[in-house]
Amino acid sequence: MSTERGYHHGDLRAGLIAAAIAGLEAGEPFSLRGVARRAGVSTAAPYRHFPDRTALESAIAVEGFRSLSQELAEALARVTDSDSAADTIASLGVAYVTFALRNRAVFQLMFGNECDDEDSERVQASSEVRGALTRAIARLFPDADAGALAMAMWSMAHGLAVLHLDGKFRPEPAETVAERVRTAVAAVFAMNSTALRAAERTEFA
Amino acid sequence: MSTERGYHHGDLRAGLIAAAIAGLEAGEPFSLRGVARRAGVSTAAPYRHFPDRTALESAIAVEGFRSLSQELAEALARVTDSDSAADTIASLGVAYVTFALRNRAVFQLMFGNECDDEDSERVQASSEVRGALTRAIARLFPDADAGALAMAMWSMAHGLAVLHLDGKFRPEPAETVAERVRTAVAAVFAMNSTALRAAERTEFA
DNA sequence: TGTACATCAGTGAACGCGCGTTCACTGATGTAC
DNA sequence: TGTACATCAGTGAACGCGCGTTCACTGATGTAC
Repeated sequence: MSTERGYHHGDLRAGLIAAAIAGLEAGEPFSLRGVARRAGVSTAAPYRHFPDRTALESAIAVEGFRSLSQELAEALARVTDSDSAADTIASLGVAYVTFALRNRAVFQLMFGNECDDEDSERVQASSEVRGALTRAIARLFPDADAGALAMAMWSMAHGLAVLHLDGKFRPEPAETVAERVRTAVAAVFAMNSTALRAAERTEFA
Repeated sequence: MSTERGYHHGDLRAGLIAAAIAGLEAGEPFSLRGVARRAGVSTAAPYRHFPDRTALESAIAVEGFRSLSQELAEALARVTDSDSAADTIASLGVAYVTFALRNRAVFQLMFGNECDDEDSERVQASSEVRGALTRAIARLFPDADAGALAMAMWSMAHGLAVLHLDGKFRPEPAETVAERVRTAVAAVFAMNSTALRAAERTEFA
């Protein structure tokens, strides 16, 4: 974190994480060699700071979860007393999806990966997001099953994010996507009032 | 689709797709060479049937979308007149998530991949799923914004599926997961009645 | 019915690639005296 | 203040790997006569 150019890098660990994120955002496939290249350092240098490829990956994921938590917290802080529960949920959803779209590759790395059971740091960072969400929901809907509702809302936001990332929802001018998220939340809140008994059935496909 | 053992395979195209799916379900990383190996055929043979690796990938995805459509249709066909709209949505959700868990790798391949814009067959197969879902929703909620509600429900089901696949929701004895999906849907349907004005704010993280 | 031949599905060896990881090394740094 | 030395962050060359793809080929098939 001090001297930059020289035989010793200063803070190569952080430099590698930054380089990795930059590379990912530039659409390059993730590889230790690529990261080292981008950080301007030899192929073997990263091994001074990470035991192997997955360790670097995890470090990036942890960083990602921290940013995500923070952006959700900021969204929640922007909520005012005049906002309804639906507004609050929508704000959280927009923040979540926006984060995913602005940090595509990191987001994909945070989630899309096999279960490394007890990665501690990483697993914990991810369940902090969930915990915070559940707490927020519990305050908004004190009489509801907060756990179940949080799961539902997290899933919805996550699904919106992932389906956008995978191009299942058309191109994405950021503000349009945000509007789309708000519309989806509104539709869910309006759902009960429009429900029907299943009188006629739908043939599928 | 006829003679099996010999210099000529009979229907290698289908054989390759089957081998690829089997390999994926066995947790092997997807590769043309691996697929050829599993199909008991030389490394170059697949090129008689697919111009390149991505073409095989797409063929598998298309198959996947067909199965998914079909399973959703079957779930819908099982709905009876006494089922509420919530029951119907829950059934569809369970079918969706169950499919994802029973076909992990194929599901991941169907979705997790960059936008190959106009893959025609593939893009079409995926939007058929969406279309069918929207039609079903439109019948259940004739007064709602069917497009928005379908997007919301698809996202929720997809999010539940993906978060389970990525281990964000604990291990998964199939029936427990199904129950979890039903609980999530129920929570959403109960949501309005428990909503609060955001009197006090939540601090996050 | 029998034979010649065109077709084209499958072979197997080879190409060049980027990857993760290891190794013996070098040289900058900071501390003990 | 000046020097000797231990430490350890970074080097660069090399390993073995599996991959996607191409190539000239071989041999089974089915059709024309």
